[in-house]
This record gives sequence, C-alpha cells and structure tokens, in this order.
Amino acid sequence: MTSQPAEPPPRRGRGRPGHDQAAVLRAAVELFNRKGYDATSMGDLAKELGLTKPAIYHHVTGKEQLLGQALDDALDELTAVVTEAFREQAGRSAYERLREVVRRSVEVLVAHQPSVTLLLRVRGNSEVELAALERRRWLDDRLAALVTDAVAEGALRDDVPATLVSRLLFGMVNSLVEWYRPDGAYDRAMVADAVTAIAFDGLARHETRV
Amino acid sequence: MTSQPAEPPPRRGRGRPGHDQAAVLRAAVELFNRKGYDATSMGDLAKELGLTKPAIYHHVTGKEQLLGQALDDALDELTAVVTEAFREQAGRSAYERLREVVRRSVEVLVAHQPSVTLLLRVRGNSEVELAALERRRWLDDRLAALVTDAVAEGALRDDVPATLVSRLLFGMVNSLVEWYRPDGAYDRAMVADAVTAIAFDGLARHETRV
DNA sequence: CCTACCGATCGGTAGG
DNA sequence: CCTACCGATCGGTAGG
Repeated sequence: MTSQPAEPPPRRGRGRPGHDQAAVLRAAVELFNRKGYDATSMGDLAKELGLTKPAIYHHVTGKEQLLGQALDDALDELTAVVTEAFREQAGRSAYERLREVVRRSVEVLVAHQPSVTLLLRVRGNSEVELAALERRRWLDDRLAALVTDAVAEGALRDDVPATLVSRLLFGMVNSLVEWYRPDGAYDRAMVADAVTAIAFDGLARHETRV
Repeated sequence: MTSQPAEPPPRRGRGRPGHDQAAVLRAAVELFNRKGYDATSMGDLAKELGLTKPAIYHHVTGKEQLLGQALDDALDELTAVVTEAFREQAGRSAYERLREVVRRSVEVLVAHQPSVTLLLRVRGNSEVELAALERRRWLDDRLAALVTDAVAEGALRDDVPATLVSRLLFGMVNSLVEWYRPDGAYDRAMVADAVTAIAFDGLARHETRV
C-alpha cells in the first residue's frame, strides 16, 4: 500500500461535469431499488453516472455508506412524523393523532419514495441494516401504541387486536412504495385522501357514517 | 441439453440422511427470504443442509431453478384463487367474489408464505424473474377488473379510482408476508377475518353498518 | 454400474 | 478522474 493524500478539494472549471456526493447517492438509490442492493455493482453505478468505477470512490467511501445514507434519510423523515404526533399534538385524541400520522406518513412515502422503499426491503444483512431495523422497530412500536390508545378511546373497532390493526394499517400505507410514481396519475393529496378514507371507513359503500 | 431420467426413488437404509429435492427447496426459500436471494450463496445453503456445496447439485440443477420453483408455487396458488373467482363463481356478484378472493388470498399467503414472500420481492433481474413478473401482472390486472366491477355494481365506494382501491386493498393483503408467522399469536382464520373486516368496513367504529 | 457424496478447483466478477 | 490491479468469493463442475 502506498500512502495517499486524502480528498483533494473539488476543482471547478476543469475536468468532467463534476458529480457531487448527492448526485451519486441519488443514482445509487435508484439502482438499488430497480435491481436490488446486492444485485447492483459499483460498476453498474459508474456506468449510470458516466464514470469509471474507481472514480466513484472520489465521492463516497463505499457501497454500504450509500445505503446507510438513504436509510437515514427515510428514518429521519418517518421519525419526525411520529415524534410530532406525540409531542406537538398532545392535546388531541389518539384517533385524531393517528389519522394525522397516516396522512403525514403517506406524504413522506411519496416525497421520499426511493429511500423509504430501500428501508422497507432491509433484511439485516450488515451492521448498517441492523441499525436501520432497530430504528424502524422503534417507529413500529410507537405506531402500535397509538393504535392501542385509539382503540382504548373507543374510536377504533375492538373486535380485532390493536397490534394486528396497526400492522395491516401501515402495511397498506407502506405498500404505496411498490407502485407510486410521482409522474403517475395520482397526486400526493389524492393518494393521502384515498388511504385515509379506505383505512378508516372501509371500501364498502355504507348507508350511514359517523 | 441432455435427456435425463426423472427423479429416482429415494433409497432407504444406505447412504446419508437422504435430502430430497423438496427439502433442498424448502431450505433455499427460507434462506432467500431471510437474507435475500443475491445475498444467499450456494455455500450458505449447503451449510444449512449439512452438505457440501457440490452435493446440492445432485438434487437441483442450480440456484435459479430453486427460485423459479418457489415463484411457480406461489403463482400457481394465486392463479387458482383468481381463476376460481371468475369461473366457478360466475353467478355471484362482483362484490361477493371480491370478498372471497381477498379471503382466499389471505389463506394462500399464510399457507405459502415463504414462496409468496419471494414473489413479492422479485425485481426482474433474470429471465426467471421476468417470467414471474409477467404472471403476476396478469393476476393484478384480473384483480383490478374485479374491483372495477364491484364499483360499477354500486357495492364499493366510487370516490376513489378503482385501480387505486385495488392497489391499496391488495397492498394490505400482501403486507401479511412481512410479519405473519404460522407459530405466532394469530391463526389463519383470525387474520382472514381481520383483513376482510378492516378492508371492507374500515377500522373506525361505525354506529351503523350495511 | 448405481447412489450419494467429497476435496479441490474451474472461469469470472465482486468491492475496493 | 483513469489504468491497472488486489484478496475473496461467487455459482457451478471436474475426477474419484
């Protein structure tokens, strides 16, 4: 091994277009989602960016760092939604807070779809993935607690266990990442309305609603 | 390709424990789900079975064949559910057929959870995966058509586009594979009831139901 | 000659 | 940012 100067500052006005770290991350996340993390090689990423493989390592320290940054992005956004529901909405009923969490979660899913998609596919194959799973578990526990509170208030049906309700509700919300496309037929607000309506009122036509 | 005698009967009383093709497949699917297909090596599978890697090739022709068999299993089961809804239930309303499809889908998901989980994670990275995606798309189209019919009957709400309803409904159903465990707290019928109740009637408590 | 394997290694490619 | 490579490991197969 030869010693090597660490990270020269990015030159302007010379050399190639100048991809920055964010552009590499965006392209990486797009590929990770399209082909899967393991099936994506750093060579694939280089080709996508019009660089050589070694050139990527000028911008990022490695493949797993790219994954970690994407997972942190998704987790930070979702954590903000959940934290807010408990902190800033303390005066409202659990039912109202749950509706708000569902709506805001949908908005995060569509606004940060690529990184959230990666998060939902994490299997725990590395330290980075295990750390993400731990944060995700914390979120799931908070959401389940909110559902339990809403059932206890009498706002939600009590003929199904609250943990099961929570899993199915957020299973539906999370399924958005499988098909939602920002340039598709449905805009953000429309999807949020549809999810909230179907989740809380069901998809059957009712004669009377409360 | 060379012609080949199909499946010799398993010998008893001599040689090693005698893993058969089905046992290798079961172990492979379990590993594919736990670690991901690409992250699972044939060496991992060999270790799990207590064999050497070359020994696996006595039972199966390769890694991708294992994936293909699992995907076919899931697709065959789901295709049967959908086909039956159109063929054997022609006299019933679309709404009734849709409810039945949801219930039967839940049952297939929990009975064939490992292979269905693999199916839902396919990205199209190979011929085997592309073929599976094509069959899956056929299923999704049939299900969407059934939802459209149920809306046209007036049985389902018409304030949300039918394609969106279909995606959210089966997104919830499919999310089962993320957490359902056969040895867990919920049995098959309980989960099927919960999904159907929440999907069609919603999770809010209503004063009146139709 | 069969089966059920083993120790060793093939040609290629991964991340770095 | 490239050419030239590394240690390791991949899926799959050789002879015995």
